[in-house]
Amino acid sequence: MKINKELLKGSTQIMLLSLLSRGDMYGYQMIQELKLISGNVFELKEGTIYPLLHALEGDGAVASYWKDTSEGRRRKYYRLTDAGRMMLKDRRSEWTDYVAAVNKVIGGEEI
Amino acid sequence: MKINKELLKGSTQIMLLSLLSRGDMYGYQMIQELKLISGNVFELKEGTIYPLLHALEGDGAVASYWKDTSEGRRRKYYRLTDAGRMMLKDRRSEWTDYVAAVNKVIGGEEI
DNA sequence: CTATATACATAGGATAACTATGTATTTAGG
DNA sequence: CCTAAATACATAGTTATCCTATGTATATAG
Repeated sequence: MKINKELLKGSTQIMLLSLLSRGDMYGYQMIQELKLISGNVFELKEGTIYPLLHALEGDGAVASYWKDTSEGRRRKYYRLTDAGRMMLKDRRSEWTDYVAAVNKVIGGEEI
Repeated sequence: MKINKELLKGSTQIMLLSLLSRGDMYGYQMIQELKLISGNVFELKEGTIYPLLHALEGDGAVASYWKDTSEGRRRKYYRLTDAGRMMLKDRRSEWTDYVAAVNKVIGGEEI
């Protein structure tokens, strides 16, 4: 059994991969989407998300490409690769196991 | 809204507090209980749990007392204080919000 | 025309949990 | 009998994650 211990430290990776599974996005956009979808619970900083995306790209989970907007602004879009899709599937089951385990521990006492 | 960002990094504190809400326990025992209840998902190390218990005691969330067993072994028991009980209540609602937020993000895509 | 929002990037710092190591006692196995 | 493993505590040092701070550059609002 035994889940990845890194999961304990954070769940940002699985959320980024999930966002990209809905469609290609750029970093700044992902920060806003995360904030919106989570109802202001997650407000990732740029200093958090960009290095994370670079790491995911280094692992081959995502691929990036530049795109220019009509206003002259450049954006770096990220796309989920097949490897990333597999990674997401694994992380998802880890997440489920993890939450179930915590709930077993914290639910079942009389406060 | 916005939950405690430290929650992202781990949920050990809430689990230790929850264990103690069931009754007084000593550190080594809590490691075993956590492993048992979680179905081998959590196998906290001594290097993790002892400093954590010391920190919780420093915060006034738990109180400790030594007890000798009949075999001559000494054990340091921890008891949840009223402050700890309040802390547990807060952490519990944070945990619920946190899980709900992650699920909103990761559930709702087509893989 | 200046402040804010957008959009990228990285160096350095804080913190949580782990590894490694130490002490001491009890129990199980060869 | 004696050594290994389990019990029970403790802490120093390492690693990894996320944040803060800072930088560049363009577009938009007041």
